Amino acid sequence: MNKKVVTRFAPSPTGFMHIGGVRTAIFAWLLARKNKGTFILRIEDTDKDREVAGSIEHIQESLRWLGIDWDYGPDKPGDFGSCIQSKRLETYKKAAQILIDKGLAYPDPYSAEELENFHKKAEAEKRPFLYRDHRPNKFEVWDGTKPLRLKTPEIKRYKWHDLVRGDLEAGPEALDDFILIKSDGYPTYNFAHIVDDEAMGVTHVLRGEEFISSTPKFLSLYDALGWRVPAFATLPSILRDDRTKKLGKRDGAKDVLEYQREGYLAEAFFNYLVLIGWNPGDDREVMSREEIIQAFDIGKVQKAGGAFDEEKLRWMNKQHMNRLSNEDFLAGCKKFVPNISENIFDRALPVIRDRIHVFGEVRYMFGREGELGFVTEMPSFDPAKLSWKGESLADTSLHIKKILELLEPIAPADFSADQIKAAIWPYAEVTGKGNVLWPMRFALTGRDKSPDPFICANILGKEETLKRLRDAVALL
RNA sequence: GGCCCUAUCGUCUAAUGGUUAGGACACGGCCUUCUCAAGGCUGUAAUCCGGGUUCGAGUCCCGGUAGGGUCACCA
Repeated sequence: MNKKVVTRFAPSPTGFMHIGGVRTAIFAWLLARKNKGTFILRIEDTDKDREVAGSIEHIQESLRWLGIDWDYGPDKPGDFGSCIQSKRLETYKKAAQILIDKGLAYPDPYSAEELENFHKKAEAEKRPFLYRDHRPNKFEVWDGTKPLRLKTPEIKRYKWHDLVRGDLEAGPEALDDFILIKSDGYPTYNFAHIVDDEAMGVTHVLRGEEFISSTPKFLSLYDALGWRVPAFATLPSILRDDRTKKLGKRDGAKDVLEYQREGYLAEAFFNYLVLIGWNPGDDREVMSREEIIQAFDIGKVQKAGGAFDEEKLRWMNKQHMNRLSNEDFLAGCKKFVPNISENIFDRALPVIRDRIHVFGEVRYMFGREGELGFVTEMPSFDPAKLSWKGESLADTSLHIKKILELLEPIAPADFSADQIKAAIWPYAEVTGKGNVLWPMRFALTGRDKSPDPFICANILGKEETLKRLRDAVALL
């Protein structure tokens, strides 16, 4: 009989959510959803100096965008109380009292200067500093004004199992009498997260590898409290694209909502991120959120860190955009170019669907240099460029006049790319495709690069197409 | 420095001890109506090094090397 899986994502509200944080949230959420368990969003705001206003809302907004829902969170307390640590101070005090009563917690009697001297001395002697070397023989009564430390119950080698890394262990050097409650009354992360995980029934703790080396300390605290130890899963880091370092804010790790603003699909972003450090065990890469939940297996998570590759994210986004209906695709585009007329948009849609990887790019398509820029603005150009590879200007002029002749009879309502092509194609085939198609396209767009001439004509409409062709003839 | 972790194409990754070491991104080539994209096909490209175990090692063991993490009244 397996106990219900309970996981949590526990960020501190110190600014925006970056890629690494979100990926941790995704894995914890997937493990819970895969097992029909519970996912908790807990806010670890025990360092009031580092707190950034608005972070809690921002974190929630980021997770909501990605479709990561929580069963308990800052807005949804549980039987265990609030999911915001600063509102749970009584819980930590109670746990601290248990340790004090057992003789396993004591107030730190030293001043900051004394402590600093201990550090210096250890450094001078070239040995690692351990607070427990200075543990007082007799514990004072804790009045709440001094830091409260754990009396490490047993100095020994700890071994434990990690769902990702396998069997891990560390020697007694990793153990020390760490601080449980700071002199300002707030608990440390080391203490608070364990108390909360117990109170909230967390069964699986997923976090980054920076916590591996403090795991023995956590284990000693579980021992001291006599609590059960949850399963641990250490996630690999997301690296900078040069692979030298963990991706951090200084390296351009963006606010995840920045990707939303650029027009990435949440499902694509989620899909790409989950593939850094995990795979479904087969060749599938483009997957829906539902497919990913089905396939998710914490045992298939990588041990080594992986680099974040924005190129592949773009590709992934395009794959997900391809799956969208025209209506949804159009809605995604319109946010970025609200002033383009509905008609043009509908006709240009196939071209746009082909070319952009991210919705935000639709802005550049209609810009001066963009591939659809000709729709809104016909640039001036050198008439000589109307000729295809050495064809004379006189012949080019004839070709364009012929095109005008061929297009004239088509009714404006029938002015589709197929109809236009059908009208022009036979002539182009006998005359030389380049000789006809290049000048036609150039006369319509005034630029070297664009979609094919039939589509361009269709997008412009009959009236504008004929006008531009006549203008070109006039130049020759 | 102590302790700990990691190591397959440039990148993300696959491979019950037996495969020509597979896929994807990127890159190159070709094709697909003129250009540019998109798409299709295709090519280049990897088991960090050295020992051992084994008929056989990317896979197991040992030792190096390289990279990373951590040693806070931060999380």
